[in-house]
Amino acid sequence: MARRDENQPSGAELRVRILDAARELLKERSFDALSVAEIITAAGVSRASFYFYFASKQAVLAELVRRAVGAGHEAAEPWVQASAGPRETLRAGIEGGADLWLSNAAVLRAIVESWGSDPQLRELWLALMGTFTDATIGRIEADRAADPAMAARLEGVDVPALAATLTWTGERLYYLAACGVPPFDDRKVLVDTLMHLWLSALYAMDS
Amino acid sequence: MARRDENQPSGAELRVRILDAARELLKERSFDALSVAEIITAAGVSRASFYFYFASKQAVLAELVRRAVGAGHEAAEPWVQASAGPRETLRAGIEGGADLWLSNAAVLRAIVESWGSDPQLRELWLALMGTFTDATIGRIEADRAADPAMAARLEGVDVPALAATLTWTGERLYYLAACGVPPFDDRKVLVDTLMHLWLSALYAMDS
DNA sequence: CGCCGACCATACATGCTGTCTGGTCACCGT
DNA sequence: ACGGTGACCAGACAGCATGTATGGTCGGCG
Repeated sequence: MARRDENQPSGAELRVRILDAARELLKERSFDALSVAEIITAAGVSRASFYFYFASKQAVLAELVRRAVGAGHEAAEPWVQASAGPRETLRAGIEGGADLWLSNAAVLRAIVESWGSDPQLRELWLALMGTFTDATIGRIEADRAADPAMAARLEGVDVPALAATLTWTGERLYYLAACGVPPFDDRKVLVDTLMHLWLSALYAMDS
Repeated sequence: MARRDENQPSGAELRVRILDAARELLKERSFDALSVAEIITAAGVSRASFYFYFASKQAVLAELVRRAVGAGHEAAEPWVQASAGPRETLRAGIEGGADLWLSNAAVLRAIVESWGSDPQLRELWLALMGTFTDATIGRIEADRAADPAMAARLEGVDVPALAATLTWTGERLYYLAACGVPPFDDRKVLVDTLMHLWLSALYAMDS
């Protein structure tokens, strides 16, 4: 039968309605407490149409995450291009991450809680964390090449592992903030603490 | 047809059978892919008995976690009592955490993946992280009082937030290791990276 | 005009949860 | 010896979820 995956904007309007409805519902219910029935009711779409456009509700979430993070990818751009000093670009990157999470809290929270139990979501999330880790590695290597003191400090350190650690720490803290878990629900505390961690781990700087 | 194996009057023996069966099954299936039917089949227990001892499978997991972490709590004891230098006790604590996760990987993985969607598990896990955070705060304050250089370095730092961050970073890395996500599936990499992070964030030491 | 693709309503098979009923056994006090 | 009680079992049940299948409606386009 007809397969029109990526139709033009005028094309698959129902697909967008489903995505929008799911995103709105995620602000109220957790992902696993969300049923397909609720989504199609909110979207005003039939069950058959839902399963025509998406293989499962996990596929809907995957699409929402791709859209959310795609928009936020540029936010971390300045950090990877070592155009300015580490402190300024680092803070910009951390603030960018906080903004990304703030404006997509429900969707990101959902995938963080679900990637452990769905292969498709797992692959997506690990890949996303991988791109952030790679960007961090690139930045560290660039700074290390330009700064002998930093090079000496990172002697014997597994940089990819450290970059991955910092990336995952960010994931966790942003997630806890989105959940309202103190003290990370206070944005200033969150950003300052991440700053301290990155600066001390990489540059031996105080915050 | 009903028989109650000629076992000794071990109070609630079925309860233990259920817990053991669930723990074994968690090594093969993820928690949410695990059904009550499977647990009671493996435990050789009726459905009614299951719901007599536990309100839900979440309650089983909560009990398993309490037992696992209860045994591991002593592992972190040396760290909280500042009996030796930070580097040695810190490494002992981190290794202890790795051991705890290694010997209870399935159970801990299950709760990490599930506390976001169950109030009871959430409260339990947040409380556990809280106790680790509190222990860390205590140790930091003790070291800070004894070491003027460290006190100066931590000037203006939100110590509780930093302690919580280090605790949650541990949670995340141990979890990723239990999931087999590289590079944390390599125990040496995991421990060394955590060491570097803690030492640089708290003591400005290289690893 | 008639076909076809997009869409809908509904029903279905399956699986899981949590509750309920009714029954079997062992033990314990009288 | 008898009847009660507690521990346990098998199985049925209602409710809800998912993913698929069936059949029908509507509008545009060749």
